[in-house]
Amino acid sequence: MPGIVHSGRRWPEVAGTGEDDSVWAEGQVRTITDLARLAGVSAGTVSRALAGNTLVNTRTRERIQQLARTHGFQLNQMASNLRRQKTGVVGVAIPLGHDRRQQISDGFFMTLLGHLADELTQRGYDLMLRRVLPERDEDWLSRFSGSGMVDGLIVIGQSDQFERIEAAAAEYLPMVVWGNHQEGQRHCVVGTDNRLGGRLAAERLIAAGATRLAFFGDTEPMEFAARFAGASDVAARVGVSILACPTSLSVEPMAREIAHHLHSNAGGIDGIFAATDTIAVACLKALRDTGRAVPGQVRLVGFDDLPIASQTSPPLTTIRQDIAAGARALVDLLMRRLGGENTESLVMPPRLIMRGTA
Amino acid sequence: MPGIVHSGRRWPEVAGTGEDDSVWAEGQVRTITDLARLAGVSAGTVSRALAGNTLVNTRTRERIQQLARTHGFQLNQMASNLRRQKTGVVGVAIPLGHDRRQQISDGFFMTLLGHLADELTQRGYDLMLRRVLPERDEDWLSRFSGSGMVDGLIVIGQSDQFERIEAAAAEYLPMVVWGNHQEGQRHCVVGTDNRLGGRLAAERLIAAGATRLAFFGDTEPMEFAARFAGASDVAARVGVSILACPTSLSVEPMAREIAHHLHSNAGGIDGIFAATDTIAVACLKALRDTGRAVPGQVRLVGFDDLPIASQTSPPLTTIRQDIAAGARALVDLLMRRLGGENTESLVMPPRLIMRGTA
DNA sequence: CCCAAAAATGCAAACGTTTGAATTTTTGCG
DNA sequence: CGCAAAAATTCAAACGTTTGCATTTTTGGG
Repeated sequence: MPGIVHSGRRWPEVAGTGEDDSVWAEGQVRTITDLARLAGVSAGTVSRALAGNTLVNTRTRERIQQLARTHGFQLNQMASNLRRQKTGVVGVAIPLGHDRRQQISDGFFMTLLGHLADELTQRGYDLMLRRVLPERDEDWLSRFSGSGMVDGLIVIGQSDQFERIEAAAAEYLPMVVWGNHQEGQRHCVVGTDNRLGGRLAAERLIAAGATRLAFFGDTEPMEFAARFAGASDVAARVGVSILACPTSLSVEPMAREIAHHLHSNAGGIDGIFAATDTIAVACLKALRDTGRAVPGQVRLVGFDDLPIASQTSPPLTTIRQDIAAGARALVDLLMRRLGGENTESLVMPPRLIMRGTA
Repeated sequence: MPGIVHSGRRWPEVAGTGEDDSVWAEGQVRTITDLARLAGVSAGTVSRALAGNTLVNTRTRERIQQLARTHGFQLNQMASNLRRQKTGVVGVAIPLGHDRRQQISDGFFMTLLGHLADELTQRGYDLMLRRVLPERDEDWLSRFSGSGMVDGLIVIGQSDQFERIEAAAAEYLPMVVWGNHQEGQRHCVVGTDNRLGGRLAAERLIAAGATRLAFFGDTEPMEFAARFAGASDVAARVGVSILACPTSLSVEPMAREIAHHLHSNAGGIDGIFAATDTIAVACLKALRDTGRAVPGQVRLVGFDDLPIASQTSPPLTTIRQDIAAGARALVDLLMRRLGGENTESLVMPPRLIMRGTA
């Protein structure tokens, strides 16, 4: 460590002649202390000046800010965070329960993530993304919330982690979850009324003339289960059948499974409710490949209303989730929770978008 | 909000005998010092024990680790990071140059991001995502790299920021960029040989019988410019025409623009090279809507080979970029740069995937 | 010109962890 | 049992900011 050097105080206008003896890059102004020495004031003053604190004299403040700019000074966030006990970072966790692969690149998650990034950025927060495999990591949630790296948490999708999330919510306030709402649950969730969505889908299929329904999708995850339940409600009421056809979200298996279902229930299906637009698109292709007309012979309704939905032919009839609004709500609620408020869950209404497939 | 409840303090094994006077939750073991007091050793020993350092006695080490587990102790990463001068976080920046909206939810970016998340997680790094609007924020790059919040940076897409990235690369080693490679550039880039890809596409279109080509896409971004250039190479060599049809990546304008181009060049196009699968899908729909047969009247080749490419009908002939390999390379190179190495760029070969549209 | 009030700045103690060096305890060997 | 070497532990100084409080400087009214 070099000894303390007493350099004559020089100000910015004057030619840069400062004696620099640090180990770091020549003349680099790295710390607030470097800057303070350069400006001939104390570190505290620099800190306040950079923060725009009016406690420091306007002239001094501007001089320091100018100095910081010309020397490309960057505040060390780690140190700042440690001292202030907040990070300006929101964690986004994506638990990959069953369907580990591909889920993250599923159109829905990605669109939601994009909107979240927007919303958070706009509010001055950074986004830390973490994919977690719950079966490998028992306490992924507390590890994330307790890491000290994030001020709050957004969890995208409950996957099969409902209980763990419930438990975490008891101790950790600043957390909001995208997913399905269950009577009396403790954690704050934002999501679509999936059951209602399922009802809308089934009603449309039936109105379009279907009498033997099928649900394509995994019925394990809560959201999907609710969609299926909604469709079943209607089927039961109206007295038509509905067949559950488990379908994974990964690209390769999905196509195989769909082909299989269609083959083994050849004549028995004239209305398909796909758990997801992604699945719906694959169904559409499979139906076309096997020569069944849509919506002539088979009616098809998707879920999500992703950009692709309008790009197929015929374009997809689907149940829309307002993803942008969802993202906004997630962030809004999280901000309020960061402020100490204990917010309520928000269940948004789905909407039937009629296009060409039903 | 319920008031603070004073519950009798209970400790797991030993009866609670420590004087705890913190403001924090009762009995909470928050800091390493708390844990040290509990274990009857010094903070230093606890730190080493948790790190699995063999300097500390095996019995002591295990006892401390056990204690940490039962009390749900979480190391404060901020403090740790500050002291160790590294964060275990890699920043991922997505500059949104021209086509601000939607770009992030474009299938390509998202798929790449998913793979990056995987690779980084596997290597024990976290991912900090930041979308930047270069025109609003002059020095988005140095702000990110100098924030002290990340150990390294991955930039997805050069957008129109080539120069700024070049400049940053001169001073900041741990940065890798996804994008196009230019002769003699300084920054380390990973990407596909877009020009070659363009050539492959044009060759296929011509082989399929097209004689009047069109390129659908924005030719401003470097990657797209190179794709167009490659196609132009071939067109010039063979002596067929190629028309540039500027098309944005955002969903709504895209459809409008495509319809417009198709309409005003009605009979003049019999082979389309789309800058992106997303654009190709939209073209396919537009062509179908206007009653032109694909590939009968118009041949179509996309770029990327996204999951949707195989889901259209007919399925899309396209130029594949190996996104997974790209992500792996990005992370590999970054890791080596984090180790001080000055790595070379990597240009990967594209591959023609023949399907049904050309 | 004096002096109290106001304004500006400096000082030093945090924030929670890591780690070299110093110190204490244990081990092993003659 | 003594004593050096090895093993285990403690001590204290960082890491770079922020901020309450103390101190200095400036201001303005008499």
